[in-house]
Amino acid sequence: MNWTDERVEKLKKLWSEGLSASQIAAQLGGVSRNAVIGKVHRLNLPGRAKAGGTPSAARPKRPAVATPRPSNFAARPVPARVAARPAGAIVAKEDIDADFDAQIEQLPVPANGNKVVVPMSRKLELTQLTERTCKWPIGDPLNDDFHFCGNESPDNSPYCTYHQRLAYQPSAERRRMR
DNA sequence: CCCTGATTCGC
DNA sequence: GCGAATCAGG
Repeated sequence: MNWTDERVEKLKKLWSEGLSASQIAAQLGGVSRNAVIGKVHRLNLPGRAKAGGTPSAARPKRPAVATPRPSNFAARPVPARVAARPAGAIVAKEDIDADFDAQIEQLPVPANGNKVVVPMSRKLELTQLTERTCKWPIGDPLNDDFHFCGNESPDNSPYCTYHQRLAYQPSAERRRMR
């Protein structure tokens, strides 16, 4: 890949926004994080305050610790086709609701009611996802508390073992539910 | 082991 | 100039 003016500009922008080299490399495409870092140095762009890990300056504030609205539905992922629906658009209920309700019913409801059984999500940003992190979305993408499950997923699976079951429902199992 | 940026050095 | 390999750190 070539460092066109356009790409360099994007690099500068993203770097100044605090994105990591690997993230920038991913967005530019066709380059490694090393390439990005090397370019940054050659451009004499200001490096990160302190090397290693996450620059503390890049994480301005910690959201409130208390979870505002704990519920089983808080963790319900929104399928892309639903999320992409224009506000107010009419959606064919037969198309999506059936599957959804099935999923929701399948969620184990804990005796104490309030906590989702999916133990913990490592509140990962889109930025932190790797080949081995669960990419199950949690929350409303339009909300700033949106994040990903991030738990370890087997081998090359995009989801952890728990979310795998929601993502890939065996056809036999689906038939059983109809 | 996952990640981060920094540096080196052959190309 | 480029970036893989390496280093150093969380």
